[in-house]
Amino acid sequence: MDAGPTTPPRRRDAAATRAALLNAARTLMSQRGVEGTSTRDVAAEAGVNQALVYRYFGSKEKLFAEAAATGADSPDDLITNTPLADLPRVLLDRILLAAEAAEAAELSTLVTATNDEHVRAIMRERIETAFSTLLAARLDGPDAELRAELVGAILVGIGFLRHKIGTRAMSTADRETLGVYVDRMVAPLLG
Amino acid sequence: MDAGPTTPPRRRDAAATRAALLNAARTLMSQRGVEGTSTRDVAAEAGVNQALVYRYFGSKEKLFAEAAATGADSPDDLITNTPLADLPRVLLDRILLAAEAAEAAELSTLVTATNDEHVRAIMRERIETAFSTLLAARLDGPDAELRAELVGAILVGIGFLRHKIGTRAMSTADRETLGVYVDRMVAPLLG
DNA sequence: CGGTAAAGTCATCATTTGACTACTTCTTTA
DNA sequence: TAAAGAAGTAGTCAAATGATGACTTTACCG
Repeated sequence: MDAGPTTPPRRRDAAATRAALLNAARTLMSQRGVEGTSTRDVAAEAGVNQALVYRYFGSKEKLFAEAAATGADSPDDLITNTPLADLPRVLLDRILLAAEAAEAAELSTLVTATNDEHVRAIMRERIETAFSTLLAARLDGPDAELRAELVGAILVGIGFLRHKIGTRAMSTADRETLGVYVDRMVAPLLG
Repeated sequence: MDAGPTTPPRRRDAAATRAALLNAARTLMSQRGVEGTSTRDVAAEAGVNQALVYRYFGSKEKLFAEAAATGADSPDDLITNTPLADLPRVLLDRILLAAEAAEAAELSTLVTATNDEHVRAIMRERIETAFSTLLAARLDGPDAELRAELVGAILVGIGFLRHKIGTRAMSTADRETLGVYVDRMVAPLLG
């Protein structure tokens, strides 16, 4: 467990504290929303003093903005590089795994906590980059941008029903079955 | 303007006040979420004294629960009676009109304000009734329930991107164009 | 009328919350 | 090892919020 010269074993670690706050913010924000989460909640979840939110982020809003902006690694690479035919499954897998992953910072989850103007703007930008821009660029034919956003809409809707609302069939469906139907729905858009 | 015997022209009207509070609650809740809306906000929007929230509903939570439960007229009739082939368009129209309608109590809008456990449960029940039960009953073949919920997922996703996030193409797309693609996506599920 | 109950108002309480500051403790380094 | 600065703590303030109860106004009925 030698930390090496680049990572001295500090008991007080600003970077680690910052990261803990960001993780806690993402977790709670995706569960309860921005307004429903206090800085004290976040600090408690991170196991850290509440005042440190202000030391490291300046304000609650900036904390949540950074949490939203740096959450999941963006799907941009996937969308750019995955063969179109495989894309529905690959993106679906991301959505399905989002909840199981402790971070819970996936678009589909985070997006549901978005009653805050600033967080909403960040989400819009991420979605537009991934779908309206990158995916649309790979589509031929008319209405490429709209068709790309419809692919996003399906994924958001599935994530929403499965992780947030928890409807019967959607919550229990396995990856394979869901994949078959998502393929069929998305195919006419990519075609 | 004779109010008649059944509707005495009272300057003080409990029923009207109650209704005004419910409407205001729906409007603000769908915009800012439950936690982001105070009882004072609701009372002000309704043009009514804040204490009346407690006279008529007992608590903020009960006000929002009733607002969520009694909001939009449910799409159950549409889902039961519309020819399957027309259903995508008909449901899409409901989603598109939701934002323009002042009430803004449509599932697609309300659903996005749902970080409250109770409201979420109500939403789940409404969605399951409409899709997992009523629509599923009209579908042949395997996975009827899941396929029905996928129809719901598309609509929720579209409503979300259009009304809440406001992505470029989705916000500006006209009913006709959108209808074409929604038809193509939903067809494999209904078939 | 005049009394009564419903409808509505007002002031206020106890908490919570975002934010800030003064202070203590640890870690590094000269 | 001692100085200095970074990391962390504790306490507190002002505003906002859910909730309540005492009070006033209005409408109706005998």
